[in-house]
Amino acid sequence: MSLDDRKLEVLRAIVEDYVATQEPVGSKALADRHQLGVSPATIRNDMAALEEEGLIAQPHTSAGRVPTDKGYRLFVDRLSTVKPLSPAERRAIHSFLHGVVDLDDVVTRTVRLLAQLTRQVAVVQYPSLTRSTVRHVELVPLSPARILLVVITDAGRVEQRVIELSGDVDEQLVADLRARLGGAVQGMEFSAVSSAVESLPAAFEPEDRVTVSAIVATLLDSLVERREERIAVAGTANITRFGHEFDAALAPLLEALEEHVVLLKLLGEATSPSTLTVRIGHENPDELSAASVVTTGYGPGDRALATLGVVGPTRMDYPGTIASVGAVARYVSQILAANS
Amino acid sequence: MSLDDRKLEVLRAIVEDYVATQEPVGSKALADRHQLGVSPATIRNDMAALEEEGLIAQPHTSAGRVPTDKGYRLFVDRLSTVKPLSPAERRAIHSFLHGVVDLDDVVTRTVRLLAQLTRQVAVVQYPSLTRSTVRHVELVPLSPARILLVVITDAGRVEQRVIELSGDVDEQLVADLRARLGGAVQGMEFSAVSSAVESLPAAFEPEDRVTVSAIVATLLDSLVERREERIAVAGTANITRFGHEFDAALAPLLEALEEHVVLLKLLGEATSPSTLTVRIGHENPDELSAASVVTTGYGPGDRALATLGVVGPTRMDYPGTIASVGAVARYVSQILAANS
DNA sequence: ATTGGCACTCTAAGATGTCGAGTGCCAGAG
DNA sequence: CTCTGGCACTCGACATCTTAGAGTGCCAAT
Repeated sequence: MSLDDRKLEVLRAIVEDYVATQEPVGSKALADRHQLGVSPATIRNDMAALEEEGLIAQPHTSAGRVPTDKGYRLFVDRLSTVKPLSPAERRAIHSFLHGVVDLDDVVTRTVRLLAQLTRQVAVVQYPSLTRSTVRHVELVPLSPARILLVVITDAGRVEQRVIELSGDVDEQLVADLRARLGGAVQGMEFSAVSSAVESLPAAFEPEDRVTVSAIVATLLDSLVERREERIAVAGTANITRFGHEFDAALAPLLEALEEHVVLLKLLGEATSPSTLTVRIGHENPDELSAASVVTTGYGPGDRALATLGVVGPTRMDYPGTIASVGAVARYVSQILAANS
Repeated sequence: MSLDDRKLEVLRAIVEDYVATQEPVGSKALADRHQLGVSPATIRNDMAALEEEGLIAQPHTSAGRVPTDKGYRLFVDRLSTVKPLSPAERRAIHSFLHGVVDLDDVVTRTVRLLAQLTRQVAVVQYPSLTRSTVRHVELVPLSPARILLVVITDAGRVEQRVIELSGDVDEQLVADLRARLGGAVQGMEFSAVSSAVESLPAAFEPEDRVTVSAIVATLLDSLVERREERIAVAGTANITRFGHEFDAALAPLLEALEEHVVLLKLLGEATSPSTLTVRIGHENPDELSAASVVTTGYGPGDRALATLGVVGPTRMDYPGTIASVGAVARYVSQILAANS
């Protein structure tokens, strides 16, 4: 039994109506609201077929139908067309992101913008640093055994780490190391820093090498090996709009949003970096199996340095959300490209 | 009509029972659960008096009594004794805050600890910088008309600001200014920086003074005049435990928690810096008029640099919460003192 | 001042009944 | 073979009613 065009059209109508009304939709309502050119009875037959395929389901025997995760999936993959943004939305994007300077500024404004546009929960990962270049390295002694390492990047971003040393260290040594470090890595891409500094310890007196190695190791750790971990979240209040299915699952959802580790994994899992991905219901990790997630990569030019997206109920306006996420990502990418 | 001791004892019993059960408490239940030595009928008379005074109220005619905000206030001020922390709680505090290095680390761990201890929403303000001293000032040209200003403090904290200049600026001038700035403010308390740099522009060529003034102004703005604005929040998921009174007020509450401006005002309003303050229900700004807030200052030694606290339902365990907030603040203050 | 008794009030929780939306199936028309 | 109208059936939503019980206020007695 294959699904002919009309059946798919019925599915589309069900998804659209359910998203709009948040109530199970019946055959009569469908016939009224859409010009399908057939009677409710026919639609009922089609619905039976769709249910057979697992694309829709009834909450209880005598109720209308609701799309299943599988139904949404088919809708997103084959039935939805890109919904162009409204002029008001375009204006919002422009005014929100106009006149940003700082990288942090870009991220915080973007996350708020996304939350407001989609009326859902927005999540933006801070751009990874692997493609940035080092503008300046600073070492500041805090106490005899503690040093503050500060790295300034060309994107106007500052990374800091406190290094705890096993023994006291000479101020002169620190100054010396700072000079050499600066000379070695200035203007260099983060990914290239690793090889540039590996020979550094050898240039120092044997008794200092342990200290130097520790500092170099921290530098590498914070810049290269440790994946960028910061995330901004906004629009948490919108979960109250997600509907009553979530009343029970509220606590786990809030926890997941606070636990940035989960979110990072979620954002990181996007299959292809610059394509837009939609994960529906059970396709997500358990904590979010009642939600859908729309993500996409962004970054200057075509290089996706990080991911942004929104989290919402499975019954979300997919075309609208996809359009917003895509547009914001493109616009932010332009800004980053212009500023780098 | 004055309130004799037994009436106050009845109030205490009502508060304690209501906090524990979250249900209106009646005269019979009170007589059973507490050794008041009188019959339910007598308690009823006392309750009538307490209601007369506006300390308790009935949700509806034939229900038990519930404390009013005024009732909680009296309970907190005069009836509650400090509840000592359990050994498990002490252990939690120690293990949570053991081995911190970074100031950011202290804050994020503290906020999580507080949320976990009190099972409510924890809020921690990052320590204000006015009492810190400047360890290092760095100026990094990002593009001809943009300069990154970085200030490193003795608390291991880094402040950054991008300065957008009206015209292009010479690299040599930047280097010169950096040297002079460093010489002028190094090791100085933030509050003293203002007077130390005001004469700086005069030392430069007239045509450079506009630029120099702009940079100096930004420095002052970010260090002195602008109050420290960052805040950490944790335990949002606990609002699901706040009870059904909050079901309707969830969205505003979540918005308030996300809108750090509101929180900052809240934390800043604490009357006396190092004393613990409790604000109950309507004593708070409108957004939080259904909640209570327990805050206290903290900082190295006895100087309160910032505020931390928790937000919970009016029917919270005040003695326990107060004890936890106080203990955490003291412990964190010790850590800060040891590290400075 | 305290107490037991008592009538009264009001909510929460079931029980019952009705309404209507929605379904599945079938026989007949195109 | 597909579509349609008709029809009996199911089941949740909602309104109404009843009951049980908790809690109260008041009063007369101690």
